[in-house]
Amino acid sequence: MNEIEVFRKYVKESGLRNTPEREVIIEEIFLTHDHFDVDTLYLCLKNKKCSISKASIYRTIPLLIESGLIKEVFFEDGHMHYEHVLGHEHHCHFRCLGCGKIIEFKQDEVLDIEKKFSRSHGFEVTGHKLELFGYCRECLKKEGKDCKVSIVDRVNPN
Amino acid sequence: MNEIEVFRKYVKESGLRNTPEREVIIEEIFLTHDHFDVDTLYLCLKNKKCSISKASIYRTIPLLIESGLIKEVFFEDGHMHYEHVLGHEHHCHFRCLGCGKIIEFKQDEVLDIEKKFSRSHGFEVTGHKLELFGYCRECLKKEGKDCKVSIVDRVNPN
DNA sequence: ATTATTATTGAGAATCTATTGCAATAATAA
DNA sequence: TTATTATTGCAATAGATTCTCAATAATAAT
Ligand SMILES: [Mn+2]
Ligand SMILES: [Mn+2]
Ligand SMILES: [Zn+2]
Ligand SMILES: [Zn+2]
Repeated sequence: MNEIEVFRKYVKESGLRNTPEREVIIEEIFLTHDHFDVDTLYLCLKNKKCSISKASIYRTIPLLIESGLIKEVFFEDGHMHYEHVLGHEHHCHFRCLGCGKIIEFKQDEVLDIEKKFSRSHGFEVTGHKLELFGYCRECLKKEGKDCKVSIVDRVNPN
Repeated sequence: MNEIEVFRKYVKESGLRNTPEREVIIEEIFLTHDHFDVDTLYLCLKNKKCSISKASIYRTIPLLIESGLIKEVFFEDGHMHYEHVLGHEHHCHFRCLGCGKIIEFKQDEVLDIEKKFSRSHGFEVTGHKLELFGYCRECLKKEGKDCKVSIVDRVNPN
């Protein structure tokens, strides 16, 4: 079952309604595996001439979260970002301080840290969030210069 | 040299001016070792009858960051939180999803992760932010009940 | 197919918070 | 004391998100 089918099922089972607007939104979101934010998504659809109101986007996102399709990611730039969950294993992020680029990577050692902390404190650790930051290869070359290319993120980080 | 002296020095050397407002702000911030946010700090001073405008608080924080006294920590509840840097080693955080309590812990294994990622990508990693979350012992006992006690954080997490 | 029910939409208003403009004030230097 | 100008507090602004509400449209019932 792909994302769109999962969503349709969720909508149906929640007594909600499938609408063309919602279809357009999720089709766009799951077209790529990129992170996204509301504004970028909104402008993206606007450019494609299938404009959807921001209100509808804002109202669809909680549904996508509740149906387990996306989750919030925090990039500390003043607004919320989201990423895909279905078919995407948990991962960590590296953020380039030069160009804002986000790189995903997997790292099982964090689980050891979780266990260690859990044992030593008697707490239940249900998850973690790890973000590395520094400078990507391109930015190291340019030594401080701005680069605008974004690898997993179509959001322009300003 | 304590925090206040460091700050006075920084202000002087930057061609800025020491003011009673700034003194009040940093005195309050460094009175405890707690994390803090603007609103809590503002209300705290208001209660103590030494009210400072939020604008001044917002304008003082960058100075404190630039002088190496505090740094930004969380963003997850829509606004920024800060913690002390001077005299505080780098550490990670555990956040209790039940009561919002923040526990600090040190963990050198993260440095290995940094190195590993740095080598495999050819990037320069300058830092990391690791946050574990789950349930503290008290919340595990109470099984879902709310507890309001906060250990290192005077911020009420809502 | 028609009708009834009611969830959804879009536009804009409202809200909430971080930031900024500005005139008055006050810290520092001359 | 006076001049200079950084700082302050208030209010205005900006940006993200939520809400209001009348019009619309998806679904179920007939
Ligand atoms: Mn990601
Ligand atoms: Mn801390
Ligand atoms: Zn870069
Ligand atoms: Zn707890």
